[in-house]
Amino acid sequence: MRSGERRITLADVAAEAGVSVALASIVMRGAPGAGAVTRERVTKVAEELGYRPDSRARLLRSGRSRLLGVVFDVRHPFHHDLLTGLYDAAGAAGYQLTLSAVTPRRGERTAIGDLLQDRCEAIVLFGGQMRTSELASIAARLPVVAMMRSARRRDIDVVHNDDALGSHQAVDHLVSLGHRRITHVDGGTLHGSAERRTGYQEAMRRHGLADHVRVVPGGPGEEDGARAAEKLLADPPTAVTVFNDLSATGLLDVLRRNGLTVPGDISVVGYDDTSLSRLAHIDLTTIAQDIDALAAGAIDRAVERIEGVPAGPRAVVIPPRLVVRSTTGPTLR
Amino acid sequence: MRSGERRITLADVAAEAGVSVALASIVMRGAPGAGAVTRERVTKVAEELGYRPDSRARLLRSGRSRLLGVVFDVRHPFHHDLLTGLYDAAGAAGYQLTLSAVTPRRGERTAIGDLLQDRCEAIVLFGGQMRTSELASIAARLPVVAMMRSARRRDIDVVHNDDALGSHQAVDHLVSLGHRRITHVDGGTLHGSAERRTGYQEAMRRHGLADHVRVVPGGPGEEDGARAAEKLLADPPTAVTVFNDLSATGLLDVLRRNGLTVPGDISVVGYDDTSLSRLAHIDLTTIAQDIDALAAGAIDRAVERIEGVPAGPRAVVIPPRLVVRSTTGPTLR
DNA sequence: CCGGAATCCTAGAACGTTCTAGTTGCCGTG
DNA sequence: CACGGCAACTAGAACGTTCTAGGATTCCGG
Repeated sequence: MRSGERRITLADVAAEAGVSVALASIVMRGAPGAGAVTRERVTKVAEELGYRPDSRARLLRSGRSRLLGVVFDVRHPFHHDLLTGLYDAAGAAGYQLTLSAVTPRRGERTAIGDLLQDRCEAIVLFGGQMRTSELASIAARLPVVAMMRSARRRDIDVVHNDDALGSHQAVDHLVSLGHRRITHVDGGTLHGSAERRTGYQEAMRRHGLADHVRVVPGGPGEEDGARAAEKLLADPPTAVTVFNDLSATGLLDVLRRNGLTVPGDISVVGYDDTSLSRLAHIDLTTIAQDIDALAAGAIDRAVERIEGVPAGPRAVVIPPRLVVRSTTGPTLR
Repeated sequence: MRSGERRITLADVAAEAGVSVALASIVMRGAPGAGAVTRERVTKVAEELGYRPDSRARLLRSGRSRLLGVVFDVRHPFHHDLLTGLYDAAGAAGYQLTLSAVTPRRGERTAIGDLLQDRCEAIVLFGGQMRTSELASIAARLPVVAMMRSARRRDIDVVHNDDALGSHQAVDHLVSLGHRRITHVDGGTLHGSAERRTGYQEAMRRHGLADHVRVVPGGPGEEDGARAAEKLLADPPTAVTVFNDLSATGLLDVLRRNGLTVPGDISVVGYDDTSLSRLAHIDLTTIAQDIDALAAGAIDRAVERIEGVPAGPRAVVIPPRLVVRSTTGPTLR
């Protein structure tokens, strides 16, 4: 409708309030150097006209954008939880977020490319498949913080959950319930998968259960968990730690269809504490990542790089915590 | 690392290639008015220097941003599916998307406010609780397309699924399986809820089943479905149509815990075809919204408003389709 | 009544692009 | 040879803001 009309600019506000553009700018920014009366009048006029600062022009001039680019994957439920935390942490640090999504038909490269044009001051990357070397070429231009993945380079900060510790917590919990024959369903080549697997192995050894170590190939999807469950059926252990919640869901389904009760015959622990695991009929014991700590860590690293403080740890590792629900119980065998 | 260095600008490219800034601009935009040789040389130099156009400056000057703002809710799985479709549709129309998320601690007003500063040319809103009058005040500034909600105003375009038709499809399907005692679990005050409810009622009447019309209060959450199921247990119908998939999941859980088999004793139809409904152990018969059609419709409306063509329908209503899975079957009673 | 500081305000450049209105050089034509 | 037309290119303004440098005005001590 009124989209044909010209946008209200600072010049309009200044003219209406009878001051210079520069002064109007001072008032709008809340910068010192304007009288109280004028300040109030300009503010009022701006309000009346419905003035909205043009962030592009502002950034163009001031050089700084106070904008952090975030690349997330629409398919990954955990990314959405993380976004919530990231908005809070960024706001607290005085930064805005600009989002770029990876979708089944829109790759990481496209998502990052869009962000680069947007003049954000750093990029926060959620997971992804991009090679570290490729990441490095972006890091040469602006700070890159990679979350939930590894990247062994001095110029890339990494913030992630302590996957090994999470596996330890899962195994400790199961052992405390009396389990000894505990199997791990693997995540394949995904980020975090190797750490969760070796964490499981270490924990088993620590409990003197080296003989019971058993790793079954799996993956991130429901069908991966289902396939793993079928392999387990021939000789089922009393407990399983699974790479993630979704895979655990698939596993649970197949186990139950084959007459096993959970947690009577077999206990199951997932990973991530996604909303799926919280559903009443799933009610999965799982390892929860500390979303707020992850988000705060990422923002912290990004801001430190932006503001040129090269101190602090290159990698931030956040301890997860065990969430006990109804898929784990004392062993009956 | 190199973040302290100045960003590469068009002036750098122009200087390096030995041409004017204006000509470099022409080449970068692919606009006519440059010789083939020069064109190639400038392109090569830009590549070498790693030049990235500054979208802010570009927009500032050219007035048009070719940017569409999207407000989505991180908690709503369906929104993520829709984002995928929207990126495609926007790309095809030559527009970029800028995302602003609603989170548990970040309201719609904030999300929209950020978008207004970003100079996008229209706003696409996913659902939300905002009052139509408030929406109208935004629509006075720039085109607003509301998806999955209603808004009876000439200045707001609306794109949504045909909720009534979806309910008809659900009822038709159940009737064709021999069901007569079909109950509807309501969505409360949410957008689409009233349409789905009256659609159910109409369909029942159309099949001469007016006497069997029964609506149980529910809501969007799993616990709402569970509560509704408990109410149904005293006198269970042979089939239920539920407001959405998540609610249906809660309902299914309670029904099964109370010894009812699905679809043996009772058939259940959800709504939305979320990834949840596709899980092997849920495998819910549901009504799928046509994501690509919804996305294309939204982009189409937005672009038409932006480009000042006031033709076309104000509201775009997309027919859904039934997806039969394992929670519906012939009635045995 | 003068000098100096503090307070409030303004003019004008700058940011990196695009756009308008040219200028230049060359070729073909009458 | 003058001239129009075209292709290739350029100078400089413009977009809406912020920032730097400085101009009034007032107040106060000496």
